Amino acid sequence: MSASDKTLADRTYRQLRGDIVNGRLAAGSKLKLEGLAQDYEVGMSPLREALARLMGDLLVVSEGQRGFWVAPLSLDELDDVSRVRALIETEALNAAIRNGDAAWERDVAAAFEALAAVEEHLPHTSEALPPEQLETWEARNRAFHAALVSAAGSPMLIKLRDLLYQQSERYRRVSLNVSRGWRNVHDEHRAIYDATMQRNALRACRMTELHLSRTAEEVRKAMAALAQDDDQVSGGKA
Amino acid sequence: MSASDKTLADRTYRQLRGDIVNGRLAAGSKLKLEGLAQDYEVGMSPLREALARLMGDLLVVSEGQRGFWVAPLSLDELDDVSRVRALIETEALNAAIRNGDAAWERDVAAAFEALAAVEEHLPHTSEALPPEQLETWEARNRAFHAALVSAAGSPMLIKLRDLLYQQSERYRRVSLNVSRGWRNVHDEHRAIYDATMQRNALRACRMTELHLSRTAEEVRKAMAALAQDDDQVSGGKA
DNA sequence: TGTCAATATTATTTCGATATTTTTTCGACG
DNA sequence: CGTCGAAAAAATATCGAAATAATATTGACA
Repeated sequence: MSASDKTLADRTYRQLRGDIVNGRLAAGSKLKLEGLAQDYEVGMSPLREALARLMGDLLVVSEGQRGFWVAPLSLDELDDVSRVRALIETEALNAAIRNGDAAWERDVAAAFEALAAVEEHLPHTSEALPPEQLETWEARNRAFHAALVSAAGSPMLIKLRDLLYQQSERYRRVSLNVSRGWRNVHDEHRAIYDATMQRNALRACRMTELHLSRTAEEVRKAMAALAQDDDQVSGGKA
Repeated sequence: MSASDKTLADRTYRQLRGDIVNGRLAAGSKLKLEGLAQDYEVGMSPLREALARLMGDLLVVSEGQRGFWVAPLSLDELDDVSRVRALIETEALNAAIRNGDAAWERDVAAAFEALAAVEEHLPHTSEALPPEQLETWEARNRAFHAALVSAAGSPMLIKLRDLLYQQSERYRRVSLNVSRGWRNVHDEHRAIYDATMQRNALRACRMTELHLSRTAEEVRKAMAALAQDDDQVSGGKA
């Protein structure tokens, strides 16, 4: 239980958000209120409050009198999210490199080291990654990217960045379940890190764009493969 | 009643949003649930659902077990919102000028003409503007700026733009209540319009930045004046 | 007089049940 | 056989009251 779970609605919001982002609740699936209320052990009121908040995070969609769905994922939206995220993320990184002080540098360095510790013995082959290690990597990847932009000096930019990061994470998790095996993502992180520490804003942003577009490309392939499979399956049944 | 008010929660959400944006519910004020439920003639459930959604729009803030407040306005946030809005709005306009077709041009032209019809006989002096005419201007200003970016081809960019436009509108409404009298905002709109129609993306974006920064400056002055007054008042009482 | 704790009050949060709407089922009819 | 419509079933949306937490008040004590 998080410290900020003062109310049941708060707790349910966080639980639902996690379950949507990591894919435990499948994209596009119907969210049956009674079922959720039982699963999360809450009543209608906090549940609906949580769902209303998730609409603002673009993780849930609703249609009046017809209920709630997990927001669907699509190739088009992947491209859209990736492009807008690159815009926001580079703007924030640029500002952070301009404004960041020594404390920021320490935070970034610490976050990078923590991430590096996990990434250095990631399987390059297509071994499956144990879930626990995956969660550690997710947490440290998130923390590293958050640390980079934390000195941007713009709460609004950070707010939008967080929203887009979360959207991207949903997509990335899809590809992790399909194409196991990691490209050398650590080199990309190090390139961003080095350029940032050298206060080379232009290069840091370029490396970030490259990192994001490569990730997006990987997800795109995974989703295309999935869509193929789905066609097979539903084609076979029809 | 809007067509999309399928539920009481929807209707309450829209009403509350309007009342916050136009300032009928003062920035920073406590939102007493029982009072609101009476005012809007709804029960707790749809009311809380509406408030939860407004948190996502950054129009309402909450603290667990302590309730809800209208999100405060501040000079710092004004600067932050204005800067990020300029970034998003110019990116979207740039894309729209690249992608927009003939239908888009017609929409933009129509929106501009409608706006021009109101702006051409705005009082340049410091006469107070009748509320009805103000609402007409607000609606057409919103429609014009929305039409400009409507061909950006990026739902996410539009989504973020809408969020930021709404934030800006809150601030702008403050200044309209303080410094009546209009600068020649129509010339700025026309400059954006002309550059857009000539597909001069660079100039259109520059004119947009200028328009936004001038508006922000006006709001800044108005808020500084207000803060001064507030100090006087609370200082006098203490 | 000032501070602290116990109590009273007020406000938020949550539940359980009801009303309303949508979806499904089933049978009649073309 | 398909489709249209009415009845049944299922699900969502809403209310009103109870439970819970925060705030204000009061009075005892230093």
